[in-house]
Amino acid sequence: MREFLKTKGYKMTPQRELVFRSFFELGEHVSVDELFDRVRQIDKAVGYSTVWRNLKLICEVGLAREVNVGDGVTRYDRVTRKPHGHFYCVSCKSLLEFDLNEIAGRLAKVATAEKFETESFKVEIEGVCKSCRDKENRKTKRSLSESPGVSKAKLSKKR
Amino acid sequence: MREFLKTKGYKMTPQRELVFRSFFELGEHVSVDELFDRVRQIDKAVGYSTVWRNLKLICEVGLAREVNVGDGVTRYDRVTRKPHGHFYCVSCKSLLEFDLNEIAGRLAKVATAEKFETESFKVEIEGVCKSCRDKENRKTKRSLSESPGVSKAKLSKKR
DNA sequence: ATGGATGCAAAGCCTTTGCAAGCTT
DNA sequence: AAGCTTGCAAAGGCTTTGCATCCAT
Repeated sequence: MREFLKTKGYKMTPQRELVFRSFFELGEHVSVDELFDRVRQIDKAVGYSTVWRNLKLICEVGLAREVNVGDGVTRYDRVTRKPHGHFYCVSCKSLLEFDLNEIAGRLAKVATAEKFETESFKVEIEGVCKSCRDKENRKTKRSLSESPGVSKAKLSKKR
Repeated sequence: MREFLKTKGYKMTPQRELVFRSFFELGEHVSVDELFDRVRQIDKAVGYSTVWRNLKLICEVGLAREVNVGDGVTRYDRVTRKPHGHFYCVSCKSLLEFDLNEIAGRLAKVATAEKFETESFKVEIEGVCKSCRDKENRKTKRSLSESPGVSKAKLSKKR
């Protein structure tokens, strides 16, 4: 890794190593904040911008890419894994993955047809996951009009 | 339209009508700012938040949905048109559409398999469109190192 | 030594909201 | 009259950047 970065003109530092390591440990759809928290658990002296800049760096060297689900924060996803799409549950805000190998082929075909040079693609499905649906059903059965608007939970976004 | 909104408890106002009308005239992937500009061309007294809130309202009543390409602003897309994906050209920042009817079917299958209740889905391909690729090729041929970093245009985001 | 890296604080930007005043119904 | 809407300004929330200092090479 150190060597890899050196070839690109970057230096290795303890903070950078920690950020990289933490990112690859977490690995899936992390936000800057989440990564920051993780890093801080190990070294309380690391600054937010250091985490941010290194996360960007990870993207720049092609090891991660940004993904945008509808929750207002940019998330970062490893690229080393095989293509996958995301289920985003609007109720519990969880992110599930699904395989994209079939669909990827079709997308490639479409892109080719349009003379478009693909760098990356994203496939996202928004909806309600099974467990949330079950939960809602149970709740509805219990009381049909208990309190208004309980269906939309809100994602906590504290830093 | 007025009747439709009334059934949902909303009133019609001149501003609202203007925002709705403008949105449906523009129609494709508009941002709040763009819609705001358009509205302002007709009535300089309309406030930004009015446009914003009415755009949200359009989404709420199911006439539009948010789309996120990688340019940092939320865009809004009519839902009345048939399912389509987006090509996002990272060079010229343009957004092209492509048909999704084949892929939509497959996505539905995947969702069903995962017991996931789909509300909507997004398919986005990022890359370089034909005309930008041609442009870059020509430029490269003309001068291999004229000035650094001319390839990435920047989307104007002034309000 | 040197140029990249770090931390802190401060900007930037877009998105939301509080509130008083104005309009639909 | 009652309540939704509007406009303005201000607050939020996440993302970026300026800068002096520090550190890897």
